[in-house]
Amino acid sequence: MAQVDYQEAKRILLSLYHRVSDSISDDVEKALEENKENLDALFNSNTQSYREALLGCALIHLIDSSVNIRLPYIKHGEGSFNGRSLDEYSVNPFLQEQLFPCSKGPYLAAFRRSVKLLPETAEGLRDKVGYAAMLDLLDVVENCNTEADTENFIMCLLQRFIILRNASYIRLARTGRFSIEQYRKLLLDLVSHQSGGLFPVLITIAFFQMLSEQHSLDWEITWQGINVADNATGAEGDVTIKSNGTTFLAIEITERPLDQRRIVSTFNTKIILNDVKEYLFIYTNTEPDDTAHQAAKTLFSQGYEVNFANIVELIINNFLALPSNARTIFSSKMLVLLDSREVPAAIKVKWNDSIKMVLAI
DNA sequence: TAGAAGTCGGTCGTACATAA
DNA sequence: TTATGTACGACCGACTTCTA
Repeated sequence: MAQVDYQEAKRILLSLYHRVSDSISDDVEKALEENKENLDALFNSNTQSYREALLGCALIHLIDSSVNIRLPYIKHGEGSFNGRSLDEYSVNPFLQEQLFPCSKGPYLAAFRRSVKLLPETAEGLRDKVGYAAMLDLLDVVENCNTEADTENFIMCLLQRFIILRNASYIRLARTGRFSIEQYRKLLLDLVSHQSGGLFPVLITIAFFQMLSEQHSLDWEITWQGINVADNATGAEGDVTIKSNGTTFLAIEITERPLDQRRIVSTFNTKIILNDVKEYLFIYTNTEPDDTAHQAAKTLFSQGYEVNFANIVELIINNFLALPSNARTIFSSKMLVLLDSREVPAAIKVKWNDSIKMVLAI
């Protein structure tokens, strides 16, 4: 197994990044041209893991050319390396710090379970074209016989990461002075979009942040990521609101139908475990059915308040009762949340489209 | 020998693809 | 059109190895 100084590996990446940022040498231009087809497939792939893992493979080849870059788990024995550690301590921190669009680690996402970077691994991967391009580019790395060749190839990858980063920055459209009716249209359009639950969560957070600021409250509003397993984090809800360190409201935001089964499940896994007295289900589409209301009634008799609210109605009704600057605050909170690197580009594009749609009416 | 660090499999939630 | 399966992205924690 190769012994790697991960800090040094990260410094190497940074140094090559600075070199390619300053100017693109003829050799790097040549590498970009020769591998254009595979680089296009790799950097157009929805699976970020391929390009990130490839960068790690090229880096380890530069550090120790005796390493078999197809064996990124030390369990594979002679010649293998720890791809995941190299990624977690060198490659991924570098990509994050330089604001490149990237995952949190390819070896816990697309690649796992002692993967070998061989053609047979393609079975089971979604983007086979992207993976095939990665394999072709691994051939190129293996055929880099000098340090300079490998460095040029890494700089060629970094140049494509720079292009990717430039393309990923999306300037967000401002709402300007929207009427309540325009906000209704905007919200309806956003929550009807398939965002994996992200829009409803962001809208809810912005709404409660607006209430807190509007009324000068000491609310501490926390939330968790969309794809975070609730049980794992022990979170009380998707959004939690505390005052003086005590949770007074936990919110579950859902696009799925609400029925008794869902209420009981949430009660058992979140409400009772955290002793949350007030729980709010915010839904986007389907009204909670009768069994859900019956379950809430039963829980009320046991001392737990469980309520339901349609996300658009909740916000619009509050706008009606608040001064117009509340809408401005809500809008600015939305823009801050959307501008986060965690928010996918597709969501930002949808926001801009929705703003355009409302303005066009 | 105990605590720290390294390694990697388990599991959850969502989006998307495919079959019925 | 609906149901089911799969891939991906995320975090947790068990187990192993290292080190003082």
